[in-house]
Amino acid sequence: MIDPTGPVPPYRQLAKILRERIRAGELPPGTRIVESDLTEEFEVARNTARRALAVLRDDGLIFTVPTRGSYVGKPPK
Amino acid sequence: MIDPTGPVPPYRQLAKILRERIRAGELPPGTRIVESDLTEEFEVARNTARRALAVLRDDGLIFTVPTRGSYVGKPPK
DNA sequence: TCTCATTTGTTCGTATGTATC
DNA sequence: AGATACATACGAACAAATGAG
Repeated sequence: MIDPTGPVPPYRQLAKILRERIRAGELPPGTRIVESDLTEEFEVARNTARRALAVLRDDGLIFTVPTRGSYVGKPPK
Repeated sequence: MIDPTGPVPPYRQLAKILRERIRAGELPPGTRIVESDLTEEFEVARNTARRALAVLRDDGLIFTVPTRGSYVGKPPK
């Protein structure tokens, strides 16, 4: 899935994949996303998975709860 | 005991120390090993102690019982 | 039965060192 | 030089299960 040799850095590739899954409804609001799951599924380092999630967070697509995980959707006010 | 500056990561150093103690009979079968004891004795983080125990578990030298601790020896079938 | 302490399991936050491009 | 990646580490917080009393 992730091509470490391409011009696009892995963390952005991963962010894109997740963004598309969210848009497609494959990851509906409320879905929990765990960093360690991403490292396994996409074979990237935790840092890389975190950076990808940071992108989605900046996009407002997910929110993260320390010690719990990240969730698809808008952060509860 | 543990040298955090060396080329060998602390979790492997700790795994080695424990492995040797087991082999030497200093930690006979049935001996209970608690993560928090390791963090104190070797001054490592709990996660580091856990990683060391994971190594020993993979080696089949110990088994772990959730909420109870790890024990030297083969897991009860 | 209930409550409490203990202990492992899980997970994020953050930092560092090394390597690669 | 800078951005990126991986491995590792420490810290913190919370969940869940067990066992003692």
